[in-house]
Formats: sequence, C-alpha cells, structure tokens
Amino acid sequence: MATETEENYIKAIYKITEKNQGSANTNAIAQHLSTSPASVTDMLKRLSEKEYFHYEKYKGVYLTSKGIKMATNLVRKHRLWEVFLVDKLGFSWDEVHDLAEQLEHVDSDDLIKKLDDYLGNPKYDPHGDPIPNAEGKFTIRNQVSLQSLTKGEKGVVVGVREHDTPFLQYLNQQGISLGTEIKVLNHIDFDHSKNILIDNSSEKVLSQKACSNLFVKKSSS
Amino acid sequence: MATETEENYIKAIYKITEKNQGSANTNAIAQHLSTSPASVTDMLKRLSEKEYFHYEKYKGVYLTSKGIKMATNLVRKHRLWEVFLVDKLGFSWDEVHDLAEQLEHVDSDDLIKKLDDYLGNPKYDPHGDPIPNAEGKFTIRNQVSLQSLTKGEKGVVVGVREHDTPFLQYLNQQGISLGTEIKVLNHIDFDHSKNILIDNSSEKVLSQKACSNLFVKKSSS
DNA sequence: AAATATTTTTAGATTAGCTTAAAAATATTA
DNA sequence: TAATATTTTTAAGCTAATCTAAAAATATTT
Repeated sequence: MATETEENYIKAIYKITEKNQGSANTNAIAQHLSTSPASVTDMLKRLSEKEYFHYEKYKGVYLTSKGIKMATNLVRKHRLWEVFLVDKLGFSWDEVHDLAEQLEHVDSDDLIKKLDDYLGNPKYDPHGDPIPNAEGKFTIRNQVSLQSLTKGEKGVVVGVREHDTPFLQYLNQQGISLGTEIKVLNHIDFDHSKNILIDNSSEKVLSQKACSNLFVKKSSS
Repeated sequence: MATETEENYIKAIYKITEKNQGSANTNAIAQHLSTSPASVTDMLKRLSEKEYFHYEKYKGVYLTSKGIKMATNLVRKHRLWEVFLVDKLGFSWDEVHDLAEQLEHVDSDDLIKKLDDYLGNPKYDPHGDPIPNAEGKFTIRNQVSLQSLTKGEKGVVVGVREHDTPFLQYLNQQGISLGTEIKVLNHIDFDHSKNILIDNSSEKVLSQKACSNLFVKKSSS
C-alpha cells in the first residue's frame, strides 16, 4: 500500500500532466504540494523505484499505466465522497474539497463499491466533473464554455472549470448551480462580458472570466 | 492538530484505563498498538508535553480531561462511522471495525455533526456500544450479561462485550443480533452453558463464554 | 557564444515514529 | 532479604518526509 504522501504525489503528477501535455516538472509538483523542489526531487527518486512513473534527471516525470490507475482511482474516490457530502450530508459544493481530500485516502475497495451503489452510481460530482469508473474510464459529455455561446443561444450549466471556493460562492450568490438554464441576451464586445437570463427569470451580467469558467450543454434556442 | 499516531496512543490509553482502574502501563499500551515498549516510552515522553496525560517514569500514565475529551471524541467518531457503514452502506457488524478505525481520523467537526444528524442522532453503534455525545457523555442503559439470566427468564440482546470478528460471525450463524429475544430454557451446571430459545422459534446451546459476552435487557418472563 | 536567469539536484540536517539490545528500576518469589 | 523475574527506560540507529543552502544543469537573453 502507498502512503498518503505517495498518493498525493501521484495525484499531483496526474493533475499536472493532464494540463501539461503528459509530463510534470519538479517545480510544478513542489508548488502543487506546497513543498520544496528539493523534497520533490528526493521523493521522485525514491518513488520512481515503485514504477508509478518514469523519471529522468532534469527531464521531469510521466506516469506509467500503474500510476495512472492509482491516480484515477484516487480521483474516483475523491469525487464519490464529494457526492456523498453534498447529496447525503447537505454540504454545499464549495465546502467539500478539503474533506474529500482526507476521505479519498481511506483504503477499501469494498467501501468504494458500496458507496458508489449507495449514491446511485453517479457519473458526475457536485462540480460536474466526471467520476471515473472502477477501470478508470471517464464518461465524456457534450459541453462548451459559456463564453462560446452567442446572443440568443441557450444552455444548461453542467460544470465549472476551476473550482476554487470564491468562484463557487460567487455562483451561489448569482443563483447559478448545476442544472441552471442560461440564455445569452447580449454580448458586450468592449470587455467580453455577457448579459444573461437565468432560469427564464432573472437578468445578470457575467464577466469574461466567469463565462470561461462555466461549462454548459447547449440547448435549442 | 494531533497526528493519527498520537490519536491512536490517546485512544489506546483511554481503552486500557477504562478497564484498568484509571492508569495504563507501558507494556499494555505497546501490546494494544502492536509496537515495542521502547517506542511507547519514547512517545509518552514526547506526548506528555502536550498535556493529554500525566506521565511519571515507571508509574504509567493517566489521561487529563483534555486527553479524555480527545479520546471520547474519537470513540464518538468511530461509532458514528460504524452506524453509517452498517445502516447506510449495508456492511455487516463484523466488517466495520477496521474501516471505522480509518474514518475516525478524518478531521472535521462539521462533518461529524452532519453525519450524526443524517444518521438520526443514534445513541448506540451496531454492536450496542453507546455513542458519546459531542460533550463526551455516554447514554447508560439497563443491561445484564446473559449469563446472569436464570431458567425461564427472557431478555433482548442489546450489545456484545468483546467484538472480535469470529465471535460476531458465530452470532450471525446462530441467528443472534441486536434485538434478538432470548429465553433461557435451561442452565447446565456442568459447564455453565445454557439452553436458549431464540425469537420464540429456534432452540440453541450457548457456552458460558458466549453467554458472558452477550448483553441483554431483561424483559418480563 | 557568453552572460544571466531559472530549474533541478546534491549535501547535510531535522523530526516523528519505529527498531533492537542493553541497562536500570520495580516486583515477585524463595 | 537475597535472588530472580518482569517491566521500563536508555542508547544507538533506521526510514520517510521534510527543510535550507549550495552546486550543477538547463534555458533564456543579449
């Protein structure tokens, strides 16, 4: 069994390589884990012997299939716990990350299987992120950034790109959550903000940044 | 925040002092935690500075109120998670101990509060052990060992003294669980075993050892 | 290509928690 | 009480994970 620290390294490498065309460098890992680059080098040397990833000095690392399997399993556990916390315990979507970060390290395949069934085998977590299945496969979905919708077009919110707490809380305030229907009333060229209609009732203005962080499923307009 | 190891030491000391008139010695702690007496001495020296217990060389330790608070909170968390695993996820009472042992270290008062509410503020865990409230208070119950029932007397199973897996699985086989009604048909003097009637339907023989490990609430016979 | 900046690694130390072996203290028995 | 047994502590050392400071390698700029 891997230690919690080891699991966190693998997950960090996975997250970074997701964005970074397949490889993660020392500094990025250090930043992601709030530790020093020296510690990371140290850890990479020791961990690479366990075959979770390939490591070449000064060249960064990339995960092996063993490492990917471990990482997706952690993602799976994290997201299932998030569903539990929101759907069953009544937490809000902006409160669950740190808790899931702890819970994901609990080690029991049986537990995860039972939890998954109990939650109704959800395919997406409370932020709209896909939950990989036991084999590590993600369910892909038809989605676009809200930014790409033009005047008159409509969509249903299905996810958020970044899910830092302030952004989620801002969405709460605006009355936007998963399932919210958004119609683009107007696009302001000047600053790329948008005038939108939320659930056919209230008008709001969303900045370019907010729009680019919202994923929607286009619906017929 | 205390580390997981620290929490395990405090809990071990608590469990031992519960049986051992208020103090725990080095060997007992070592055995309880499957570690060496030398490690325990080492740890006691370091931990006693954090005021969880009083430690005097060669004299063993006893918990301070700060330590007792921490221990009962761990017991609370452990037992609430056990209720969750059995009531919600469908685990059997003989499968939940090790999992709860992991889950009890998850750190969040808010989580425990919400979990408690979600479970309906249970007062007892799946083994019939009382769940301390947030202030560390246990709900006491009228109970006696099955051993003390005499011929003709009846009782309802409300708990088990030891809950090692083999014993619980044995009870499963015998069709005995919390809530089972037991009537003593006969007491065999020779080996102190008992002839019992389970839920008014099936007759069984229970050894002295089994009887002494079962708690019942006496009912009118 | 040389100079500068950035990134990564090495070196040397620290802390928590553990180990074994030996020494010291306490408890038990003859 | 002396001898023996048990318990506890000390001593020395290990591993995982971290740190800072310095050195080495790589990347960027002039």
